[in-house]
Formats: sequence, structure tokens, C-alpha cells
Amino acid sequence: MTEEKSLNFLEEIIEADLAAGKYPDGIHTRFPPEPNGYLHIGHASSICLNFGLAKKYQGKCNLRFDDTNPSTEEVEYVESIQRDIEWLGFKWDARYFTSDYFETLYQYAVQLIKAGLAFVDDSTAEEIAATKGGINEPGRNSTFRERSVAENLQLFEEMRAGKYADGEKVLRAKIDMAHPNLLLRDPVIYRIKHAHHHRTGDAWCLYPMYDFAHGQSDSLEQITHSICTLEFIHHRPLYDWFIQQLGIFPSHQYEFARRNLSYTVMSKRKLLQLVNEQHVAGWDDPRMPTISGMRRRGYPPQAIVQFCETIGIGKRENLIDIGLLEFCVREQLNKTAQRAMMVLDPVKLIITNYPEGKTELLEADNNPEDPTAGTRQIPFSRQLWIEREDYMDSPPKKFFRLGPGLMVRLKSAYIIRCEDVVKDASGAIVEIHCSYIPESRSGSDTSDIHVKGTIHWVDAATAGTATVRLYDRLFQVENPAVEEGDFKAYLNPQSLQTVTAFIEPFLATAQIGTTFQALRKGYFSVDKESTAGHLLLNKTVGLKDTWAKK
RNA sequence: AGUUCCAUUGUGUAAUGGCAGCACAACUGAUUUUGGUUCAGUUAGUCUUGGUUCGAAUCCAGGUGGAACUACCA
Repeated sequence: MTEEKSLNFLEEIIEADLAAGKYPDGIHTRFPPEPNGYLHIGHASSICLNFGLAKKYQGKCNLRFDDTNPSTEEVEYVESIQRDIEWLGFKWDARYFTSDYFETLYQYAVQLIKAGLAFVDDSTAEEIAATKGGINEPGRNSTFRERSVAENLQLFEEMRAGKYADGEKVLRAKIDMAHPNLLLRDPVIYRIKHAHHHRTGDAWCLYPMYDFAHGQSDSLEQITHSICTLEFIHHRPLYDWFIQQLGIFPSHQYEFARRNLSYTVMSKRKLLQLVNEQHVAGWDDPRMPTISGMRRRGYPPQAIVQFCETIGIGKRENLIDIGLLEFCVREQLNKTAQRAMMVLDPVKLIITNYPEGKTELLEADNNPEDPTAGTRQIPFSRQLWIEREDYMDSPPKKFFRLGPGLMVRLKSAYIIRCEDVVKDASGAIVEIHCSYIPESRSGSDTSDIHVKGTIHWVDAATAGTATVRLYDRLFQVENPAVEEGDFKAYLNPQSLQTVTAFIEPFLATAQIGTTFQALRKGYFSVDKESTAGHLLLNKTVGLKDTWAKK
């Protein structure tokens, strides 16, 4: 018996269906984004679920763009969505657009009209809302509800032909105005919209509503398991009703709880607002919870997939600790990232007993977690840059760095002892003077001195510079969505800080998109706007820091 | 208030009538030329009240708490 991973509730349903022989041709899922925004980490969860389930059970998964609302949908979004799915490592079996089915859907509507199950309503949107009733009162039938089939057919045809203005008429399903589920109170299924569609152009001025398009599209593609988020649970009776009345392939809808991440927002409306009002630099700003933002920040796709698998799926409200995502990112990067030294907040360190003008090359591991990564050589000389926070005038106990008389090892180099500091008029430290121990050279240390701390450094003579964007959480509160007032009031003003850092020489040629670990400081990724003469880095995530916590 | 859904350590998720487990987080300790990694360990949970049962996180009933629904958005 091998150890078996427990099943989530969807896997259980699928295995039961398969065991019952319901789907001899295998299961078929789909990922159905609306091309009206960029994909975010919540979508990644759905992508992993739909594509993952298809793969696990040797089924198929389609990509279908749910493009029934031309006023918000754009080609730019279609392209970004495809790019993101591919980057995550998934391949769709077929790609469709709901707009591919516009003619079929129109014929389905005609079929409903003929069966006396749909009617053209001349009421305004306000009138329809007013007669809808509420959660505690039934709605009232529209005065147009009893039009003849012939009249409905003719009016619907005229609607398609463009005879009416936006909002003048709608097609509604005829179900039950007293139904406790508000969605079944004669829902609107077609509305007039004289708008240019990104794919069908001006061929239509009539567009189906989600409820009249989604289930039928699933059915046309023979989707067996149509997985969506919890808020669609009330739509399921409608989904089933259309399929049943139309007598088409019975796809079934299943719902799971959307994933929420702490310290960010996940609604496309809010993300769009952040972009439009320039609180961030764009959909792919590294602070955004979008797939493209995470890619630009340096998150490896495997980390996102691992995260989605780790959090699993369920049906309850949730707020997942962003720390878990960061753990997954570190876990992936730790195994693969090139190591390098970079000083973010520099202070000059002078090794007083090291000869002026001398430079030697020292050997350093490219990745201690991966012996095959080899080593590289880094220059070392009398003047170095070290991190300002690695020195303290009066250090507390257990501060394993520099202070008056204290010793540390310079990573891959020598052990040094702090002898003196030079301060300016305001008392700020301008230079730290140390002596080094020649026989403590890394790899051939015969000094027999053991120090607690090791710090990173960069040779001042050969250092390059880089502009580094340090990112922090986008919001100051755990769950901006539930706070009072405008969610933007909770944005973290410190979410982006830019510094100029010193880097060891080889980093200057780092390619766009590569992510490396700056020793002791975290992971950094070369931004797409980086140029040969000007290195631009994004902080991907810091290292776990058990010292800073104290 | 009507309908629907949900409730397991701080967070997320398992246990499908039979030992409440896993991951993250937190905390100890060991190792470490990254206060990283790795390793060993600790803390901490079944919303509540009844019922069924030899036995309930699981089944039933009531309560409590939370969420969703009243767009010509998806």
C-alpha cells in the first residue's frame, strides 16, 4: 500500500462519477475567464483546479473566454490571459469564445420562445427592478408576459435586426415571479447593446446574459464538470433549467470558495481601479496580486502552482496568509537561485592593514544548495561596502556583527576586527576601520578563530550600481475588503521604496527576468525595464529573518 | 426577515461512524562561512445544546455565528 493523498470534494465527485460509468469518454473541464482584466492569484487557483483535474483523470480542459459583454472586454486581456496560463505551465485542449456560439445561442432563445418559455419585455430596467420583489416579497408579472409566440418571435427578430435602441426591449425567460430564488423571477436573458465586440465586430447588437450563455456553452463543449465559485451557487437552478428546457448535453455545475489572500484585494473591479487611478504602475506592477505582477516580481510559476496545491479547495470563506505564498516562493528559489552579494544601504569599510592597490580574487559558491552550480570569483581589496545595519556602536548581547572591537567574517573572504569608526559632524558614521586576519582566508583558514557572524560585502573599486525597488505589502490591513469606507484608504504608503545599491561585478550583466538571491537580503529579479547600462531590480521576497523579529 | 451555503489549532486543509493528521505561522534546541537552508522537538483545534449509537468532527434536531442572493455584469 502506498501512501494516498486524500481527495478534495471535487475529486470525490469525479471519482464517484467515473466509478458509476457516467463519462466513458472521460471528464471535461474548462477555465472560463471574462477578458475584462488581468488574471490574479485567485484565477491561478481555478486554473490549477480545472487543468489539474483534467490531467489527473486523463480528461480534457478547454480555455473559453466568456465574452458576452462587449463594453468591458478587450483583446489586450485575451492576450494577457493566454500568456499567464501558458507561463503557469498549462495547455488547453481547445480554445473557444462564447461569442463563437452567438448564433447557436440565438437559436436556443428562439426555441424557448416557441416553447412559450421566453418573452420580449418592453419594460425599462427600473420597471423590471421594481417588479422583481425582494427577498421577503414576491415579484409581479410583467404586463408584457403574455405576448403571443408569434409576436415574441417577430419582436426578437427585430431586436436582432437593430430596430430598437439599447434598453428598449429585453428577452426574458418565463419562469416564476414568486420564486424564492430571485434569479428565477423571469430573468433577462438577452439585452440590446449597440456596441463593438472585440471579435464579432458589429455583427450583433444583441448579447446574451451570463446565465443564458455559460451553461449552454458548457453543454456545447460537452463539459462534464463545470467548476465555478460559490457566488454562482444560486445560479445553478437556472443553469440546469436552461439545459433541461433546451434538451441539450447535461453539464453540471459545482462550486468552490474563491481564495482570498491577506493584505491585498482580489476583485477585478478594485484592481482595475488601482491601475486606472495609478496607485500602482499597471496590471503587472510587482505589488499586484496578478499573475503578471508576480511574474514581474520574480515569483517562479512552480511556486504559484505549489501554493495553489497546498491551500487546496473548500467551501468556506477564507483568508489565506500571504506568508504561505512567500514560503512557496522561497522554497522554489532557494533550490535554484544564483547567489550574489549586494549592499542596499552602504557604509564604507576600510581594511587598514590590507595593502593599498592590491586586489585578489576570491572564490564563492553560486548556490550552496546545488553543488552543480559551481563557483565564481569575486574581487576583494582595501575598501569595501557593507550594510549600515551590520554595525552598532553599542550592540546588545548576541549581536553577531560589527561593533567596537567585534569580529566577523566577510563572506567568502577574511575575518576582520573592528578597530575604529569615523563620524561626520552630525554623528553619522562615514567609515568603519577594521583590520583583517590574513590567515583566515576562506577555504584556507588556519587562524583557528571562530566567529559567530558572517556579513556580506562588495568591493568598492569594482562595484556596480543598481536601482532596487523594495516592495512591501500593498495594504496595511489584513483584509481591506471588509474594512469601513474606501478600500484605497488602507493602501500602504510604504509599499514601494527605491534605493541605489552596490552590486558585485558579475550582476551587472544579469538578464531580464532572472532572479537571484542577494546573500542575507533576499531574492531579487531583474525588471523588464532594466537596460545594459542601468540595472533595475525588483525585490521578490526577503529571506526568513529570525533576528529582525526580536 | 425568505432562500441557499458554510463552521476542525492563529491561517489553510485532511480524517466519509472507530487513534483528530498535514502544511504554514509561532516557540525550543542542533548544525551552519547567509541570524538563510537543513535536522530534531514543543505549543495549539472539532461553534453550542440535545438525540441516535458499543462508539460521533462525521448521522439527526434545535440554537449560535458567518457568507451569498434583490445588475439589461460575469
